[in-house]
Amino acid sequence: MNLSNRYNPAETEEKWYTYWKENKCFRSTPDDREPFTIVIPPPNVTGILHMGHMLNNTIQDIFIRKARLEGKNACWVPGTDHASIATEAKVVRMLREKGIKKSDLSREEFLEHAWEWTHKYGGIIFSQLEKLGASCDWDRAVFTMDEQRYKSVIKVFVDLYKKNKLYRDYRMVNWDPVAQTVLSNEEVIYGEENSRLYYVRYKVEGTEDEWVTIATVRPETIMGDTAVAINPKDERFTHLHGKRVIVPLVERSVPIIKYEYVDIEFGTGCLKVTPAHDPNDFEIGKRHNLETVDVLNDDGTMSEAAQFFVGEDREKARKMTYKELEARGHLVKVEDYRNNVGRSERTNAVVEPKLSLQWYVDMKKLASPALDSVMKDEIEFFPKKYKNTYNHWMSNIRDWCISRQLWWGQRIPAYYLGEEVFVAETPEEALAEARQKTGNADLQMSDLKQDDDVLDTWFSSWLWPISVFDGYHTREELDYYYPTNVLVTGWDIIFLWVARMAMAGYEWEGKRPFHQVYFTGMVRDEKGRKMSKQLGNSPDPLDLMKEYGADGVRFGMMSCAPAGNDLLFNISLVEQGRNFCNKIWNALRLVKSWEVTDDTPDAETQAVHNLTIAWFENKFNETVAALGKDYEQFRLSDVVMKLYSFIWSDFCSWYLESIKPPYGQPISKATRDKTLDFFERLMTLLHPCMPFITEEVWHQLKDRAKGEDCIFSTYPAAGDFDKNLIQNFEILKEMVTNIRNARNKHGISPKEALPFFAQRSEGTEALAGFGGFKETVSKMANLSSFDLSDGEPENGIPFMVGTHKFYTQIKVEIDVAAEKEKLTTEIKRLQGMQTGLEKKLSNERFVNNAPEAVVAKEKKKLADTKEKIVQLEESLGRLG
RNA sequence: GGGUGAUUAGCUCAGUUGGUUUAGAGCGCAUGCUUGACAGGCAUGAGGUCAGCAGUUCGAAUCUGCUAUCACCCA
Repeated sequence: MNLSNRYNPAETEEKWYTYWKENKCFRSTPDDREPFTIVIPPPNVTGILHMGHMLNNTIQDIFIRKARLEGKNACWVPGTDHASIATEAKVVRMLREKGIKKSDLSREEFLEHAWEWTHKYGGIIFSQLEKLGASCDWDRAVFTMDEQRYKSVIKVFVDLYKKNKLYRDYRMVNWDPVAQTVLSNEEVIYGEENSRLYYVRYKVEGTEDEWVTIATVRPETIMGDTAVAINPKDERFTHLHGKRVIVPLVERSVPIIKYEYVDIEFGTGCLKVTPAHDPNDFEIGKRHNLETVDVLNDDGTMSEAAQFFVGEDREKARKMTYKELEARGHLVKVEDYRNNVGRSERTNAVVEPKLSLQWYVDMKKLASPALDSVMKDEIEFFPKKYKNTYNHWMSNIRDWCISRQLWWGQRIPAYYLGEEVFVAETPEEALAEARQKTGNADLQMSDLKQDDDVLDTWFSSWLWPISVFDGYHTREELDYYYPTNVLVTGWDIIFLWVARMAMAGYEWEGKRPFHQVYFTGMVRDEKGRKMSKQLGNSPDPLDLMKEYGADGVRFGMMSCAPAGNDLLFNISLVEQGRNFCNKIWNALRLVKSWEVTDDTPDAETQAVHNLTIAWFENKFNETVAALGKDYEQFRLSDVVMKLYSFIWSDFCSWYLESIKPPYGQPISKATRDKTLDFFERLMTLLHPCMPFITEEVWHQLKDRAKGEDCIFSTYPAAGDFDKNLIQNFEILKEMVTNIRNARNKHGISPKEALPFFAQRSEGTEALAGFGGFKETVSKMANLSSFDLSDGEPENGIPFMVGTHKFYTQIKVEIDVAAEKEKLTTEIKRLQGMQTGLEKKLSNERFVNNAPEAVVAKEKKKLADTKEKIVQLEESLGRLG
């Protein structure tokens, strides 16, 4: 044997991933088996692995590997999305560093740079997923901008337009001044921020010294004011009805208008109205026919229309406006204030309300089947609580703005001829339509102008479960793999992605895209903060895996990931995972170190082996059944913890210790072989969670034929188990622990064998007669004898397991007073319990209403308690 | 403003449609250990009025209501 006493994950993980990959172990093609399909939530093409990915992909890998072990055709489709805003921003920055301005490039030139960038950084996250052990079918890797996916998106756009489920409209949108594009509502993240509330006075027109004061957090938009609104019920301002005020700085005369939604309590009760820069003001403006003065450029600087601070950024302009207002005597006061600020999910820029013409999907026309299926559990959500969230959003759904003012993405297939628009999959089709519509056969391609904008990235992602199988063009794979089995994703993208996929599934396939959705929690740091690059509170997953091994990290992630709750990432759990690997490794070393003999062992040893093997076989079956239930309910932290304690405690501390031969002595071949079988089955059970070490140990245990790998072994079926046998072994364990405790307390070395007695009773006679029981207790607790006794033996230190009384014989001075006190306390506690039980059992309503089994149990409890009290009182009496 | 969830050991969390004598686990803590696989280990132990109050019930950590604190989602 030549195995290091420390497990080395780096070497093993590298070796086995290469082996699996080279042998196409993750490959899936349609066949006769039942499929089990997962589509990966596509990470950004230029993204790198973070802790959220680790969690999410470990879970997916567990499901896929388990399905594979169960003989299903497991297919995990990997892919990336093009993340139009984020990627375009990165490419623009990279170009700027090289001294190239985006505005100097043509669309085609820019896209060349973007593709170059994509090819350079696009594969990084895949290789990182490999480190984690992800068993994706890499031959299937797809990208939202590759040819088939691009075509699918265009096809879908045209289809929706033809079905009148997509339209173009001019309205107030969320504008990202950094990316210079519109955002959908779901891409704006609101949060409370510190800002300041400025009180500014406007002079009433035609008066010398009469003013109205408004309060605003955005003084720089004053130049865009076209009215001041007051609540008609506000008696403070009745005298102002019908008057006008002069907007400061720009000296514009604007009307005072009556508007019942003005909050009398807020600020001064007077509201400045800026229709170009606030959605509510826009509505007021429409109703009162107000002028719209847009004081901002697309990049967030002040426009010519502002007249003041033209070209200055809005933040800087705010300060300049403040100074100017103060200088001219318009500033009344400034207060600190907390308000809700929307920021771009991708650039973190403060989002600007802006009027513009964009494309929208009419969501009301798509929502209904997708909502019903979730409410009826046709698509099943885990945890269930997300059904409410989903229901609320779907029932109040708003149209989806899908156009983006970017170049990196699928260009909108809309072609304009003056006011007319033609939507078609190709320019040729658009031209043909245009010719037909206008009756002008001479119309040329150059007469049509294609829309400059591209589509939202989510407009690619929502097709994912269909488009990864190229389902918009061919049926073969889709018919086999669709609907997919389970989608694993964070709850934060339930609207952005999950809901829309459900809609797309019903719209184009008439079927749910997945049977189940498992929402994972968010990974947070010890302080409960979401892990992010900005905060710098996220460990680098690659460093983690390097230090603790992928298996260790997987273990750590899963053991702190209860179903659907957010998890506080704790490095000590990863350490525990690494230690677990080491434990398994050393168990392997032990088993491999044994010399084997064909000789039959002595009767005692044989009895120990027989009982221990029988117990473990039954315990194994019990555990497999329990694991099955946990998997069904997505209780993966329970799965991992059960496997941990089953292997560490039951297998290593009890099973192996029990059958282990004394140093230098051989073990019988039958027992050794049985042990290898158990070990092998344990590795299969654990394989989904910790694939690398299990594959390694699997191969170390036995000589394997080519292709006989753990990844393709057979997941054990849950067999029957003998509860009584398991229960008796639990008593055995408790006895051993008690004996060890007695040794510990009295400073007796584990090497010194001790005499032991069981107080004769029906129960202890049965135990002593139970095959191998005495022998196994004797071995585990190092006893010199195990006898039944009718009275209390001399120097016997008593303990009880259930109602059974035992004595470890130790020749030591006993602290009589302390023992007496301990016994008295225990008797008192039991007497309290007895009283409670008697009261319960004399309550007719309990006896009549409770199920028979429960009543019987309580009766047994009472009898046992009484018995225990008798035994303890006897011991107490003996102490004098 | 509307909604969801949480509150259990020093810390992080389980507790599976209300009934397992004493509410579990890991980490941490304490004591002892060159125990011939493993100190990344072994053995043993100490830690809890299940946030508070009221109710339903024969029986509540578990169900209901209210209160407090916290987190998140939507507008």
